[in-house]
Order: sequence, then C-alpha cells, then structure tokens
Amino acid sequence: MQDERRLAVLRAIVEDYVSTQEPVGSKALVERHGLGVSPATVRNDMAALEEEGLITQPHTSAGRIPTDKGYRLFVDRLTTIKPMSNAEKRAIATILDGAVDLDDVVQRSVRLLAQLTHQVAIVQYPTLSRSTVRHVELVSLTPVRLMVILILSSGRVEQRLLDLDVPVEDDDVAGLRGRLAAAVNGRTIAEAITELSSLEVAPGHDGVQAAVVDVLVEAMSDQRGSERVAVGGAANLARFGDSFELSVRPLLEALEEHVVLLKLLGEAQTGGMVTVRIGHEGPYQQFASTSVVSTGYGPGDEAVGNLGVVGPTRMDYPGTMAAVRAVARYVSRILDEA
Amino acid sequence: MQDERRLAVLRAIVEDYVSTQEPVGSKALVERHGLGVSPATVRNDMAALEEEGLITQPHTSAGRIPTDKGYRLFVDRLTTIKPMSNAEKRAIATILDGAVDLDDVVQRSVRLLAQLTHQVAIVQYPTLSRSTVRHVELVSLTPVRLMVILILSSGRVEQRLLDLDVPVEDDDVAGLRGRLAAAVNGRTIAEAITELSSLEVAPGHDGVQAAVVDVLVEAMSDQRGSERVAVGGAANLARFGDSFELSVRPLLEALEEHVVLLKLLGEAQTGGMVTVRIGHEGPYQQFASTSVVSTGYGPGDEAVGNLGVVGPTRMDYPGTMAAVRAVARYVSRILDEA
DNA sequence: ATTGGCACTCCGGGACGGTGAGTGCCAACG
DNA sequence: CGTTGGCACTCACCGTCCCGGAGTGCCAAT
Repeated sequence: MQDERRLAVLRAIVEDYVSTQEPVGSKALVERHGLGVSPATVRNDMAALEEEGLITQPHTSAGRIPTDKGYRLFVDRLTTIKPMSNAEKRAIATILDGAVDLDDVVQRSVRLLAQLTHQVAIVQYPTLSRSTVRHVELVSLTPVRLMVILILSSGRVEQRLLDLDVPVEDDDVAGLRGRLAAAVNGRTIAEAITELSSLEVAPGHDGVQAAVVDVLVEAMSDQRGSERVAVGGAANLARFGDSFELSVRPLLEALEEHVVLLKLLGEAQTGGMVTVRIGHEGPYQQFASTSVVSTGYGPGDEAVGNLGVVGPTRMDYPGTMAAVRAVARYVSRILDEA
Repeated sequence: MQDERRLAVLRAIVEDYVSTQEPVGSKALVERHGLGVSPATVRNDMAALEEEGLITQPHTSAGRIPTDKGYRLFVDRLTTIKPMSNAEKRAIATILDGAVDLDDVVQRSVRLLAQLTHQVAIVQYPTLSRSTVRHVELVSLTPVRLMVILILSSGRVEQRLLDLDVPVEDDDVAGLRGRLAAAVNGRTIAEAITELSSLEVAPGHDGVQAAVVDVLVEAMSDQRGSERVAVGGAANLARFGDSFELSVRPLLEALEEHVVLLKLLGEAQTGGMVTVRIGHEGPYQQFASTSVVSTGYGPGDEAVGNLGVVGPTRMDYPGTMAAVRAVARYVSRILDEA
C-alpha cells in the first residue's frame, strides 16, 4: 500500500533534514531519494503525514520538518542501528585500552563519545552502590591523625583524613583494622554499612572506633561518587545552529549542574538497550529542542553507570545510537576485566 | 595640564564602553561623567588619544572604543583594584570554609570565581613539584598485589595499584616501607626522586623494590596533578556578545584542552600580584579579543598553582582583578591552615 | 491512486531613503 | 594657547518596498 511509501517519505524527510538542516520540499525529495513517484504524490503523502502530526512546516509554503513525534516514529520503527565500521571499533578499543585507571576510562570515554558523535557527551562515574568492599586500610600518619582508605571492587578508592581527640597506639590501630576487615570485606556497600553499625566496641577505644566507623559509613554512603559525571565536547554546541540563547545557553548552564545531567541520562538500561529521549519527552522544558541518547554500562548485566550524548533533536539518530552503544560495550568489557 | 584630562577621558571611555558595550561619543561622555568641558574639547582629546593608538573608531563617524593598548594603559595606570565589600568577603569565606578536601577547595573556588566575575573561571590544581612527601604507605591487598599510597604536604593523595610477578611476605613489605619512609619522608618531590633512584637494594627482593620505586617515581613525576585544571562558568560565554564563531567557539574548544588553559594562566605570580593579559598580548592569536586575569596562590609566598578568569577584552578589570586576588588570598589561607 | 498544471503564499535578499549620532575642522574667544 | 560653538559631512541603522524562487494546495485528467 501507499502506507509504506508514506513511511519512506517520512524517513527521507528525517534523513534529509538531519543532513541539510533545512526544511525539505517535495521536489528535492524525489530527486535525492529514488522514490519512483512524482512530487505531487509526495505532496499528498506529506499532507497525510502532517495530518498525523509527524511533520510540520515552519511557515506556510516552506518545506516540511519532522516533529518530535516524527522523530519518535523514525527512531522506533524506521531505523536500525548501523554497526560501527571495523576501523571505528579498533579506534575505540585502542583509545580505551590505554586507560590507566577507572577515572581515566571515564575521561577517555567522554572524549571518545564526543568525537564519534560530534555532540556533547556525558559519562557518569560508576556508582558505588552495587560494588563490594575489597579492602579497608588504616594508616596512622601521626598519633592523632589517621588515614582511612576504602577500596571497592569497582576499582574506586576513597580516602579520608581523620583527626583524633586522643592519641592512639599502632597496635590498637592494627586491631581495629582487623576487626573492620572481618566486618566488611567482601560485602556490598549496603551490607557493610549494616555490619559497621552493629559492630561491637572494643573496650577503651570506643571513641576512636566510633570515629573511624563514622568516616567509613560516610565514605560508603557518599553519593558523590555516583553523582559525578564527566562532560566532553562542549565545543560541539557551536554547531547547534539554532538560536543561541534559546538552546545553547540553558545547556551550557546545565553542563555544570551535574544533578541535572544525571537526570538527563535517566535510569540505567541494561542489555544493550539504548534509550532515546526526544525533545519535550524529557523532564526539562528548557531542553525542548534537544534529544538525549543514553544507555547503561557495567560488568555483566549489571548497570553501574550511564553514558550518553545530548544534542539537537535534529541529529543523526542511527549513528549516534551506534556510537553510544559501542562505547558502552567497550567500557563494560573493561570493567569486566578489571 | 590637559594631559591629565586626556587620561580622564580615556578612563571614562573604557568605563563607559565596558558597561554599555557600545562605542562612546563625545557628547554622551561629558554628560555621564562630570568633566567640566564641552564636547568639542573632548573631541580634540579623543583625536589625540587616537593618534597615540589608545582608542579607535569601528567606522568613520561612530564613537570610540579602546584598543588593547588603551586597556593596557587603563589597567596599568588608571585604576586601583577596588576592594571587595565586606559582604563579598564573608561570602567568599563561608563558601570556601565549607570545603571538605583539596579537590573540593578547587571546585568551590572555580564556581565562586565564575559567580563573582561573571566570566569563565579557571583554577589550576595545586602542583606537586613544591610540596614535600608526608607519608608513603604500602598495603598488600593480596600476596601479589600491592597498593602504593603517596601523601604529600599539599594534602594531595596519590594511590597506585601494583601487580607483582612473585608473591611477597608481609614482613618484607614492612621492611620496604620502612626504608622508603626513611628515604623520602619530609623531602621535596625532586629530592625524593633522587633519593629513590639511589636507594640500595635489599637482597632477595630487588624485583619488588624496583617495581615499587618505579611506581612511586611515576606517581611523583606524574604531571597530571599539576596539569589538571577546573573550569567553571562556561555559561557566561553566552554574554560575550561578539560573534559566536570568532570568539566563543575557540574558547569553548580550549576549555577542554587543559594544556592550553595552563598556558593561558601563565607563570605563577606570588605576593598578591595580579597579572592581566590583554587581547593579542597572549600566545594564541585565536584569543585576540579575550583577556586573562590571573594570579598565583599557595601557602606563604610559595605559589603552588594559578587561578584566574578569561573573558572579553571589554571587561570590568578593576572588579575582576579584585575578585581574582580575593579568591587567591582565601585559597592560600586555607592551604596555610591545612 | 497518481500525475501534471496552476494559482497562491511567503521567505530572503537587494535597493532605496530618511534619521540620528558622531566626527573633523574652523573661526572666535578668554 | 587651550577651549568652545557652529557647521558640513559621513555612515550605520532601520523601515519600506519589491522581486524571484521554492514550495504548497487544489483540481481535473489519466
């Protein structure tokens, strides 16, 4: 039926508009894409598509541009994620394999993603909540100053300095270290916190132990680790084309508000699913003309963080989705190995 | 003489242009500033100032705007840094005193500076090179995995994971730890590196020691610590007014190139001196229309890092310089206390 | 259902002219 | 000699007008 052709027309409109960023007319459409029909036919189809709210015209007698609903249909039904080329895959692998530690992986990822997509990339640092305690270390720098180190299975290391009211002996520190290790090593964060709060107090040094436990609990429940994000490719905002004040400025402001970015990235999705949020579908109406393409990453099927890009609604969805998915996979694989 | 008045005219032009961002004419000048002369007189002065290359007119028969040279004279001779108000001082103190660690100080500073100046703020993380080694710690996580921790007087903590070829005993680790501590504790980074490379090898475990020393030297000479910078207030780029492509885009790109930013901040200045680099005076010609106001900070008279802002040449120099100096002072004081 | 034809709409860009702010110069003045 | 008022001149800016072109909607014919 001509229903199929209509969808083909929609696809063509999206693709043309994305690449030229100008409203696309019926004549240009039939020329560029080899649909074997006349412009008049396309016009009829366009009228139908507009009736359904999938495309619109900026002003009477200009070409059509897709609406958010049009992009949604395009993303859901008209496109398959085009796989990355082998060269791209190799580039991803080379860049990410060079990372020296967890933070470096995140920073490289965000750069890479920005480069691949030519958009603004956002990568969330791995969240602590699912990882387990690998090691707890106490180091007495001076008799009244203790350093508390927490090493997690995710590879993240948190350290805290702790000033004591009373001096403490090295032997006592060693004892406390042993008891702490027994209580928390191998447990998840949540379990460890429970264990710690029910830990028996050794006589005589309850103050020190309480202080250390406090610091540990604080370090564990510290949401900073999971709230941090890395941002890259802000310069790509320059290609937005749209009005500066309307689109770019709010984004520029948001890029420093990590809470907002985390909300934009949304809930972690596992299993290679890439989420696309188009324009008004998001929670912030100042981003009405921006889309977010994101997915979760993590070892195995466990999502420990999100990553994605944000760009104009008029973006290359297939390519962007492919890049996001590919980077997430490689990052997950690296976390697997670590 | 009328020489003084000419300088007063230059000052007035700079101030007016900075606040209105429009070329300023002779009539408007005498009205807004109470110079008790006629517009015609001012016109003569303007002609003289233009002759000297201090001001220029964008097109014939428009008002005058300052040249880079004009700004330079203004900054050097026509302005005193206006002190911060008490309220501002309190605000700075409150915000910075709330910092929990070194990184937090830097991050708070950069936000603060951006807010105070309405420009893009840059704060360099304290450089390692001048600080001394406070503590070295070795922790054996497993028999073949060591954690190496380096604590510096600046408060920075570097940790590295080290996988060994052969298992190592706890006792040996303790011995090595002792020898390392003796070699480096209290030394500056440079000294410590020298000491480490001439460290005698204990029989039997030369492999382990060599590996640990390698890691330590790497951590010490790691330029990452001194090359890292924090950036804030990128949204203020939106107020640039100038052509987007010409001014904002290169800056936006530079903001992700930390090497470039470090070069922009320039050499550390101590003793409360604030450096101003105006337009073409900088090393990058793509920043011909941007100025950098920067200074060093650090405990005592020792500069351990730079901070500053970058904005359009047309900026409020007295206010910006005051803010930069004030923030640097408070940061230095905090480093003093730590 | 598709197509060719046709009248209509409207954006974008170039031409045009008036207005106003600002300048440079000159002659007069203290 | 520095200052001032006067005057002619220069442009940027803004609103108007006009035209061409791309695109549309509709209709009758196939």
